[in-house]
Parts: sequence; structure tokens; C-alpha cells
Amino acid sequence: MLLPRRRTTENVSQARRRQDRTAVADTPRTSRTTGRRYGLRPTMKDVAARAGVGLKTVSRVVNGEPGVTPDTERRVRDAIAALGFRRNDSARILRKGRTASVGLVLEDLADPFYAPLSRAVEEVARAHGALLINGSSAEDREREQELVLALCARRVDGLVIIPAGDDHRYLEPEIEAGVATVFVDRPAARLEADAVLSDNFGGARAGVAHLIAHGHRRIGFIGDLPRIHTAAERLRGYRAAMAEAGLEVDASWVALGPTDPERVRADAERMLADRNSPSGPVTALLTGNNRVTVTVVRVPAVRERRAALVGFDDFELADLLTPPVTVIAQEPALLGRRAAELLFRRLEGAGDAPRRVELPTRLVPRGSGEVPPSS
Amino acid sequence: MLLPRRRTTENVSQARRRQDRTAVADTPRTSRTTGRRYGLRPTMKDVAARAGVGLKTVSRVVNGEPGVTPDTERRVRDAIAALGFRRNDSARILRKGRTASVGLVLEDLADPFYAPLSRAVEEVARAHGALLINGSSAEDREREQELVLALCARRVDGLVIIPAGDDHRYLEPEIEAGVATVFVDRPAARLEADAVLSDNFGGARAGVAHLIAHGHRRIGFIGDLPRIHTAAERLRGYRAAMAEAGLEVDASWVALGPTDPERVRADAERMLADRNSPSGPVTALLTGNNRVTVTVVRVPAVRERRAALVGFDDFELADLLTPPVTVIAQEPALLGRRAAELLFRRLEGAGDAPRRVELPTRLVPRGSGEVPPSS
DNA sequence: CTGAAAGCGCTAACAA
DNA sequence: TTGTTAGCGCTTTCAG
Repeated sequence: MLLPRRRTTENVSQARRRQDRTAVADTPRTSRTTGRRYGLRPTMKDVAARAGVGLKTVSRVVNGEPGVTPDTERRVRDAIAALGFRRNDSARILRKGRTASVGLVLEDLADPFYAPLSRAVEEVARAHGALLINGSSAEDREREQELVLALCARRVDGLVIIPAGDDHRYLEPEIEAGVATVFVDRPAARLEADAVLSDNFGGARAGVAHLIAHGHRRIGFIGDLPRIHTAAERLRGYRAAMAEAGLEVDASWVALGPTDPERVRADAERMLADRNSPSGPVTALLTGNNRVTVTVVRVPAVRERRAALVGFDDFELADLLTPPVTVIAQEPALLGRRAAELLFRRLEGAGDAPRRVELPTRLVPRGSGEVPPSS
Repeated sequence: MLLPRRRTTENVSQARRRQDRTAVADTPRTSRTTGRRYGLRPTMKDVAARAGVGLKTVSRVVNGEPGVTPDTERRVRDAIAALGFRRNDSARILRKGRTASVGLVLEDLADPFYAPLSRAVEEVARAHGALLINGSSAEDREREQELVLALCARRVDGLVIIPAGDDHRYLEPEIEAGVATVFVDRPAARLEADAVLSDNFGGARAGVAHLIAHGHRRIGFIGDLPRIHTAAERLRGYRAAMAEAGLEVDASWVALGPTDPERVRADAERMLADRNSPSGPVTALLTGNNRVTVTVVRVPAVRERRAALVGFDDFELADLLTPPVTVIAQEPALLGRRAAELLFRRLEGAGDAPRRVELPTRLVPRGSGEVPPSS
């Protein structure tokens, strides 16, 4: 060993010069202002050397552990400030095993429905001193799995997942290895795991019942891809309400698919004008989520109150549109908060059976859902 | 050393039993399905032992390095699958020095302006194989610093920051240590650093000039907190346009403050009805960001076209309101993309002087900004 | 109150 | 082609 023993005055540069002999020459840049080398970080050892104390003493000061005299502490703090030391959490994590971070996997960071959800998760994580690492699956199963496993390799303590995939058995070894996992908005597939969901079935059923109560008999449903749990549940709610009212559902009244505006608009216009349908065009629509709704509100028949509309999910400014949009409101922030709280309860050791939490939805009548059927 | 030397058949449980003698009893739970212990992860050493190969061979297989016979590789892969091994990236990061992750600090994950921005950053990060760690500052300087330093302790390779603070010198040691940093939406304060901004001054000036061109002389400005760079720049643009038209600005026409709806509504209504102002109430408003705008569109005078409105920032459904809202549009996704691209260019070694990129804004006339002044 | 030594799980360098 | 050794920077243990 060439390393000096203790209480030496070896500094960062000296220490690193040693290392440089073996290190890859990683574009060595130099600070224009201080002349200090870029990319070189002082370590606790450097701080210890500079302060003339042992390594462990520095560790104690950095972590606020007791048992350090004020004078020693001051010397250490001075050295830390002089060197610009910042603890390397990678090493800490490696040693401690816990990362104090949780992963969040959702479909699209920019979807206004998920924004409050992720903010809520972040708030809870922050309250527990954890960082949030997140990524979007873009509704792609492979990308979801890739992301989740990357987060597991980072050894996040826990995961909050809005699943895109339809088989989550790949998570079994991770969960067994101790990664707490909570699914939100949609349940896990082929895996027993905690889930926090909205009452999608009941919400959709209530929305359709509302339209029926306002005289509609021919009601269309435009929803998301059928493999998405929420889309399937809402369709089920739609069918249940129709059946309960003794109404048949014409196959042309149901359109599921991607939520891109062209597809949605085409389906809405077809349903509202369909002369080929045996029973004529629909007089009302239930839209399956906020992306679908904000497209359908642009359809002339809806704007001109020739067709009724109830949208799943509330959205900003819904009450200022013409007509104001009646919605089935979820509470995305609450979904996120409950999921994150459940996650941290698991991390604190709660080991009871996987739980399924279902949050109620709320019908908010604003006008578009109370438009009477046009003959 | 008690450790068996090589090609032993020691397995995870045996290895961990050793460890257990010293480990903190960390709520040892047991899987209900497999009986395997929770929280214990096989390591490369375990895999090597099981496959009957050396540690480095496992490393080669896991990292796709060449120089492993297909047969050996298969044995290693079998062992990996049997053990449910997943590489521990903490250790990898510690050794390699690079984390393949970037940090994003913004004001509020749920603000619709920042959502596309963060999505864009994520897309670019993903394209470069990096994970995104993010957090919100909630417009609080201390929380920003806390977050940024936590990310630095994690040794993120780079940072994209929407700053809330007014002094970023605390970042100097980090930047010198090699953390690439790009500010977006707002520049760094007291620090030379890359920044990607919108033309806030020019945008606001164009918006006010637009109102003046439509006959308005008494124009109010409702903006965000004056310490926020964008708010200050937009106010400056407002004043410039007024001055260029030879119009005096009454002190009561400018209101800066937090964007909570109560404050904003009160200011708007005061300005639009102010009989105390020497020159009478304003006939038009420039709102300083999307949060302010969505509150002001609810004010009766605006809805009834008794006052004109131009809003800074475009927002979803702006064109469907009554009247449709004229806006000065930024491109939040482009801001994010350019910032992230600049960041990765820095990470790839671009060492030229800090750059300041300014993106143009675009006036989108839709109706509310073309309302003539009411006498 | 303080510090030396061991080792977290991985990768880099160097043998064999 | 494969394996051995020496750390990465920290925390833990245990001895002063």
C-alpha cells in the first residue's frame, strides 16, 4: 500500500494524481475560475486528512451522529467547506442497502390526469425523505418492464406503477427481494399486489344512468384501448347501465381505440350521424377519459347541444365550455396520495395481505349531460 | 477469510446466513409463496458460484461483453434466472463514477406548462439511456437548493433546473466537480451557466402592442411574483410596449403576486372597475402566465367581452372558451428538449462557454385580444 | 470521544 | 477464454 497512513496532509489533487495513473483519461477539463480539476470529488478521506481526524469522525459529523466534540466538529466542517465535499450517496446506498428513493412509472407525464397524481406521490415521498425517480411507459408493455427493472436495478425501495402491461409476473422476484410495489389507477395483471383504483365501473354506470334519466335511449361509448383496465371497466359500467334500463346496445355505438384526436373525432361523428345503424344515430355520448372528452367537445353536434355528453374524468375549464361539460370526476391526487401512503406503510414493515383500495367517483352535472335527446 | 474460494456450491441463503450474523435484524419477512427470504438479493458472486464460473465471467455476461463461450454464457444465464439475479446498479455506479441519470428540478409537476417540458426532458434522457430523477421546488429557494444538492449527492450526471432561487452560487463546487447543469425557462442567478429561455420580454411587448393596435390605451398587467425572472421580463415587455406607444402606466394597472385565484381575481376585478384610478378602469388585460389566465377568463367583464384579454402561455381548450383566448404561445416541449439536448452535449464533452438560447414566442389571435375598448 | 479495519457488489487491470 | 485482485467511498464493528 502506498497510501499515507493518517493525519497526513494529502489533499484531493494528490490523492487523485495517484488514481489518474490508472483512470481512463476522461476528457480532463479545468475550471476557468479556480483552476481546480473538473470531475474530481473530494472524499471523506480527503476531508479527514485535511481536518487531521479519522475517517469515521468525518462520517459522524456528516451524518449528525453524536459523540464528536464541538471543536473537532468545527474542524471537520471547515474542511468540508474548503474542499466542497458532498457525500457520495452511491457508496452510502451500497453499504446501507436502502436508497431512500421510490420509482414512479406512469403512462405519460404530460397527461393532465396523471400530473396531480405524480405530484401527490412526490409530496408523500418528500415527507418520508425519499426522492422520486420516474419515467413514462407510453402505454407500451415492454417499455414498462424495461423501466421497472431499471428502477429495481437501482434498488429503489419501492415502486408506484400505473401499469401498461398485461402480465406483471416479471415483478415476482423483485417483490420477493423486498421491493414494495403499489399499483395505481389500474391493477396488476397475473400478480397479487396492492392496488389503489377508482370505481370505474360504478362511475360509468352512473354516467349512463344519468343520460338515461334525461331521456336518452341511444347512447354511444367512446373509450380507450380495450386492453387497458380502466377502459374495460368503464365499458362494463356502460353496458350494465344500458342493460338495467332494458336498452339494447348496437355494436356501432361502442368504439374503443387509441385516444388520438382523429380516431376519436371520426368515431364521434359517425355515431352522431349514422344513418346505417338500424336504430338511427346516438343522441348522447359517454367518453372514456379526459383525452377523449377534450376531442369530443369540439364536435359541432355537442357544441350546438344537439347531442348530450358525459365525460369520464374532470378537467380544467370544463365548466367554462359551451355547453359546460358534465363529468364523472375522479380524484387523481387522492389516488396518488393513497398509493404512496400505502407504499410507505409497506416500507415501514406492514406485511399484511395485498390490499385493493377503491375510491368513489362523483358525477358533476354541468349542462352537457342534461341536454335532452334530439328527435 | 471464511469465504469458500471458487467453484463452490454456496448459494444465496448460505452466503446470507453468514451476513446475518452481523446484519441488523431488518424485520425478516418470509415470502408466502416460495419461502425465500425477503430483502435478500443474490449477487454476482452467488451467480458465479451456482454457475461454477468466476465472478468476472458473470459480469461479462451481464454486461454483454465479448469473450465468453456460448456454453459458459448459457450456464451463467441459467443461474441468473434460477436465482432471480438483478445487477445492483449502486455498486456499478460507485465503481464507474457515472450514474446514467439526470435530475430535473421544476416548480410544480402538475402545472400544465411544465408537464410537456418535463416529458420532453424525459424523452431525451431516455434516448441517451439515462433515467430521470425529479422533484418540485414549489417555488421555494431552500427547497430548490435542498433538492439540487440531494441530486448531486446521488451523483446525477447532469441537472436541468427551473430555478426558484435567486442565488445559485451554491452550485459552483458541483459544476466544477463535473455536474453538467442547464437552466431552463429562467436563467441562473449569480452564476454563469447554460440557459434555455423563451423571449419573455418580446412576447409580452408584442401582446401589449396587439392590444394597443386594437385601440386600447388603458391596459393592466397581472403577473407572478416579481422575483421570478419570467414575471419581471414580461412586466418589462409590458412597460416597453406602453412607452413605445407614448402611454403612461398608472401604478394601479400593475399587479404582481402569487398566482392563487383569489388574489388574481381580486386584482382583475379591481382594475376593471376602478373608479378611483385617475384615468378610469382598464379596458384590457395582459395576464402573466397560464395560471393567471385561467383565473381571469372567469371574470364576467372578460366573458362578456367588455374587456380584452391577452394571456401569456397557450393552454388546452383556450380556443373553445367564450371568447376564445388570444395568447402569446411558448413552446414548453421545445424548451425542455433544447435544454436536455444541450445537457447531453455537455455530458459528451462540449466544453465551450455557457450558452444562452432564446426561443421565440408567437402571438395567437383568437378573439379575446381583439375585443375593442368599451367606452 | 475517536479511529482502524472490513466489506457492501460491482468493474478495471492484469494475469494465466 | 477465463479468473484473480484491488479498489470505488461509504458505514459498521469493535478496539482504544
